[in-house]
Amino acid sequence: MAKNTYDQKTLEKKWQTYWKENNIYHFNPESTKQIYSIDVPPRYASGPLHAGHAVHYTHIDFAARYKRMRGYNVFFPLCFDVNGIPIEERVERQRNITRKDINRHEFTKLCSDFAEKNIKTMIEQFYILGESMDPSIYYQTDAKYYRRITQLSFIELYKKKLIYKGKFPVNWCPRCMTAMADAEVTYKENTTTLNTIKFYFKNNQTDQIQKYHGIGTDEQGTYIEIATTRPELLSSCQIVAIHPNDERAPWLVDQEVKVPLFDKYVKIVSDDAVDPDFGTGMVMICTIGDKEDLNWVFKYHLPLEMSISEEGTMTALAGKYEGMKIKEARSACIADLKDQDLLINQNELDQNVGACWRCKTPVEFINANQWFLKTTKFKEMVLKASDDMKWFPEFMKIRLEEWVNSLEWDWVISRQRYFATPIPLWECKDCDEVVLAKQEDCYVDPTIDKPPVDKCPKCGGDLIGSEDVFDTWMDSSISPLYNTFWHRDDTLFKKMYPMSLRPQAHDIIRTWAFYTILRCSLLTDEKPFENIMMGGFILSEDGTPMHASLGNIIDPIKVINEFGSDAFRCYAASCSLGEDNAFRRKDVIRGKKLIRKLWNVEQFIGSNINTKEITEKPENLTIVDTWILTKYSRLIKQTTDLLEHFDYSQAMREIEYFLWHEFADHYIEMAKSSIYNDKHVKSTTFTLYTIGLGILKLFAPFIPHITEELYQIMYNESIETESIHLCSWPEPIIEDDDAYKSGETIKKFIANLRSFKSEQGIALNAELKSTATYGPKDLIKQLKSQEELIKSTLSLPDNHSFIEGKPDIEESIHGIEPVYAKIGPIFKKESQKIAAYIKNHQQDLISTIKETGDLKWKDIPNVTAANPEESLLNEEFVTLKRRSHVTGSDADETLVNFEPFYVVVSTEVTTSN
RNA sequence: GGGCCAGUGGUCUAGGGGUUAUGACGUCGCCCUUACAAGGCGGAGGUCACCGGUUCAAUUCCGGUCUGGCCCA
Repeated sequence: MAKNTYDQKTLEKKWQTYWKENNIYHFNPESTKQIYSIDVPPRYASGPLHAGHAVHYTHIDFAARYKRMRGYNVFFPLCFDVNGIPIEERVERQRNITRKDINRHEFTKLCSDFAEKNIKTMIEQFYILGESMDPSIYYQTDAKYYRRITQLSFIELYKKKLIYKGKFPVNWCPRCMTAMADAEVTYKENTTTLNTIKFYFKNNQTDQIQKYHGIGTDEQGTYIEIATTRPELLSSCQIVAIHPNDERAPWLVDQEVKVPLFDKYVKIVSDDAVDPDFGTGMVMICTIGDKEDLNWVFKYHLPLEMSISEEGTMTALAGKYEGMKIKEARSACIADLKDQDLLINQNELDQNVGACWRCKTPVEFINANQWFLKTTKFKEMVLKASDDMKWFPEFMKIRLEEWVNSLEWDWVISRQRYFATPIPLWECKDCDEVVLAKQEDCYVDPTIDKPPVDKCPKCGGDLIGSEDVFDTWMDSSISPLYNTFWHRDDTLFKKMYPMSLRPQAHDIIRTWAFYTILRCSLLTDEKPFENIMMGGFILSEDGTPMHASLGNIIDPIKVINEFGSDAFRCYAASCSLGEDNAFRRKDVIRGKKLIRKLWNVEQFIGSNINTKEITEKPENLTIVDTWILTKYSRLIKQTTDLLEHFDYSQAMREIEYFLWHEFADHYIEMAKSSIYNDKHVKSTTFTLYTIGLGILKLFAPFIPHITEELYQIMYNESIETESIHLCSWPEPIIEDDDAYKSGETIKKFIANLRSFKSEQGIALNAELKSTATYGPKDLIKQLKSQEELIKSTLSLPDNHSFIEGKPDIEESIHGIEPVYAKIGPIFKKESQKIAAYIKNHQQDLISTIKETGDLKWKDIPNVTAANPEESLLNEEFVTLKRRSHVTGSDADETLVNFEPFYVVVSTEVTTSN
């Protein structure tokens, strides 16, 4: 049997080591068992796990452990996402360099080293969390074996003519001369000048228009006033916009105005994205000053004319300002505007500008050559695939649909970065011919490796290896292909694709989920997974998101050091799927208490029965044993159903409630009677063994360590499976509705009397002087059948008798209440009136009941009942409040009344009903 | 600005058309009981965010407002 105490920390470490050494979680590709494959999110290698990651991976672990016990060959890989800009950035910051300062390949080596260190830490963290990932199917996305699959997928898509090269605006630092991701743009406060300038109307205006603000007239004509901080962009002005609710909109929309300094007319449009309070409430849209402009460009299909070059100088579009630096051009424009009397005024303006995080130069947008994957024409395909999958929770699917339907342009898959998968192609210097890498040569790095042909096959020109790399999502969005051995093992691929489950967080539905569905569907003509499970966000304890800058990151390892992994996992289980959850320390504390309760219950079992042998189901089970086994069987059904729907929080609640408030509070208390009196040994032993082991199994996916410990100490010898996590999921044993009802009656009877003793300050094991229990015939029969057990559990005296009927009491009705749920559906609009009558005529109705022994519809005025003779009492349209008094002569006796029983108690009590 | 989600005792949370709303943590009172005082029993504590609508009946369904979260713009 179990030792008296346990050390959670030590036992967790012990079993983690045991599981690892014995490859308990091994995925066996040769097995004929049905596969359950999980498309685990490869954890990004930029730093250690925080509580949010820990909860997500723990949820995935629940699924893996549960499915393993259901008999599946579970595919649960340990994996990491390594490519990408955030890692580059951290390395640059750590070493205070830019990637252009050193050799490209030296730089990527530094990134790789940085990531490896984080991976090592995270693998350790996964073990400490009790994750059951299989290291034998390990991958990381920057490895050649993985990048090879990324490149092959690109080549196949290219051959399907789904890839093209085109121009697309990117964030650009004119000083560092590089494109950068949004993540690299920092924002800084600064003060700039807001210039209000004149845009003259093309056509003559009526005088009426003069009454509006922001419109003026001078000798040159009528004009609108437009405020801008970027007059140097005037040459690329494409459109002027005004809010549709603006009183001037009806006059202005569709008119044309002349762009100052440039001989060019632009149209006025109405758009609710305009801030009516900024400047004069009219804005000029240029291609392109900031990200906002980019939205307009796509919305109004504006030409992508660029007035700024990659070097940060003005282009030919800027006319006489061509070649000037941005700042020079701005000054020159302002000077010219003044000269030509086009500048109305200048004001100071505080603004937040995007800047290069390295050199703080304001970011510009540059229209650069990029590679694209055709996306917009496959919306239907993605939506269909998404419909074919089961979403948990289902509403998350709407987010994907919204996103897909709003897509306006194709996916830019190229990046001008270093630490990522190289785009496997070479381009001709002279004619733009593209030479793809041969599939059998991948993985290739075109910045190092030679092209498959020496010269351009078209014009004989020199071939230059692509220096572009892929967007990181290009790697991670083929994880289902990598996992199912696509291009590595056809047999396995056919067997494993689509995967069973994609778990992920809801913030990346529009990236990871979308890109994966898109790309896998394009490459295989089939959806990538059957089920998709969306985790919510874990917030800091005060409900704010965790951010390194706020210093509120919760380190799961610290929590585990204090409370243990199993306790942390209890918190994880308490997080409803798809919902945002603040970290709740008290749920960890609650978990710790639950673990202790489980330990104590198992210790009781272990000290009273022999768990080292399987106990066969006996011919006869007692009523309470049948009752608790029925409850247990229903619990299994319910829990199984909940776990099939990934509803961990509810499943955990059900199991916990059963353990604590049914099995421990009630059944064990009753079982003591049988055990201590040596009665019904076989029935009790079977029940304790079955539920003792079964409850451990139900808990095993959630709290794997303590369940393993108890299993190994108590049950392992009887079933000889090397780990509880390889045991089979429990099956329902028995369902007996009659015994269930009897058991519930007995339970309620005992619970009520125990509460009574507690209220009276009577020790629960002290004898309760009580002579009789009265109650309805059928219920008394049920109590009588378990007389011995009840008396023993409650320490009732031997002469306590169970009697049908009511004791010698006087009972008075002191209230009558309408049952809305009964009256409402039948009487509809009339029911308010009926309920009010019943409430307001209590005494009258009580008198009627006293006199006639019943209450009928005809006794209530103005009711149009189908049958006026129908009894309100028998049909339960009302409930009666009764009060009872002992009428006998025995002054010592008190009546304890709890529906529907009356217990005569002679112990001195301070209250009675 | 758009989509989705949430707003429930002091704090956190479950639920969901039927009038007495679940549980945890905390708090107060009682009890060392042959698994468990790291426990058991009991009590107090709530206009179920606000405003409308649908309904015989709304905390629950619908619409709007406010607040918070995620994504997108």
